Amino acid sequence: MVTRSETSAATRRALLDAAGTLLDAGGPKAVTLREVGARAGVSRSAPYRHFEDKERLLTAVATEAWRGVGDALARLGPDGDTPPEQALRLALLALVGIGRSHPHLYRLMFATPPADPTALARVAERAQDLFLTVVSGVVGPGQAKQYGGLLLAAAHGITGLELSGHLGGDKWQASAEDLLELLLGLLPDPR
Amino acid sequence: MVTRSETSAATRRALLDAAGTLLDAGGPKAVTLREVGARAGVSRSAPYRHFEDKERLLTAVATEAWRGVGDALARLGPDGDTPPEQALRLALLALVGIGRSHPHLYRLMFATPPADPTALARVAERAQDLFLTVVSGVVGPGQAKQYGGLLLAAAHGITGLELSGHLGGDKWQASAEDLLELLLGLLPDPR
DNA sequence: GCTTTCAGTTGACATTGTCATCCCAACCTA
DNA sequence: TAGGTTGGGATGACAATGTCAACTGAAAGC
Repeated sequence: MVTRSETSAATRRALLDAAGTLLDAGGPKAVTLREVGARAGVSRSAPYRHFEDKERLLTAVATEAWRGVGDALARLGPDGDTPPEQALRLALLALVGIGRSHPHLYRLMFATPPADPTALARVAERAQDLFLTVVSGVVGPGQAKQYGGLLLAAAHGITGLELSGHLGGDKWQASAEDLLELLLGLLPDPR
Repeated sequence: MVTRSETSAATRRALLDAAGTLLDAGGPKAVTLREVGARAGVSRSAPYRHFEDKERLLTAVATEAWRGVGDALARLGPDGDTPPEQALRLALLALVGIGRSHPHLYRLMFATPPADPTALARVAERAQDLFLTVVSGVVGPGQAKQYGGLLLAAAHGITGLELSGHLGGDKWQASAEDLLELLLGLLPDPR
């Protein structure tokens, strides 16, 4: 038999999937509650039983994306057999990769502050903590915090410029990969 | 006497000002054509005589912002009496400053690609060229392009993280200023 | 002086987020 | 097991909004 909580959870899942798919395909403008509901097999205002409003639905989508980033970073952790600098390189490239393959999702992830005790905040913080350990493997624990911030900002900025087309043309004559490599080369030795 | 082109130009100006004010105050959601028209003293669909649609109106607002950035960078040019590294520091801080004082405008500036021969493209390119000369004063013309891209990306990323609240908390223990300073310290000598 | 042009207005329409209300089957309790 | 309760879902309705078509009036051109 089908319990109520089962169908409810399934609907919630379907809503999140539909919202994510629509966002990926057509950007934020394509994410209408009516279409989300239709794809999830429910009606237009059914999402209100699972999310406070449209914004919270999008926040939940972003939360899942951050969780995915955290999982990916966990696989790059210091217990892996990847050398530290290579792990850091992969972590930074992963961010750029998300921006390239899911530009709208990427923008959503960095759209709104995770500065309060929400699910988004927790998941994003976990991802940042894991990133910090990766950085720590390269520049040492003492300098990890400051260089972690710089590395994250640089990768985020590179991704943002690429998404907005400001890296295009022959202006900078550098790809995202080139710029990341340049920055990695500037990092100090662990101290 | 009041010529038609005069009033037309004045209306266009008023529309741009109104849109900019609304954007600053309440974000993109607050920019409705009805309110823009009302503040400009015209009716809801008058903007369509000056801009193709709402998006083009916002693009025009972004274009003016980029022009302002270009003007600011021009005042930091090599003919000024500011030492090169200080000029670069000021240029980067200026970007962060715009993000802080006009977050919504800042996001708009980097929202859409200037990769075609529009007014936005020209103005943004001018600003980037001027930035390049500032960078050139620090690392030398030979390395200006690659480091320019990195510096712009870093400043943009720092601003983005600050706006989205990801720099908050004690996670990175570094302000935007700290991170910029850290990066400036890593730059090589002119070669 | 007459016609043309064009900025601006008004009416109308489709889309969309949101809420109030209703419905019904799963759930719980006596 | 019967009857009340609960909560997910559906539907109707509404206001806000972007956009277009038709209309108006005055400046511009002949």
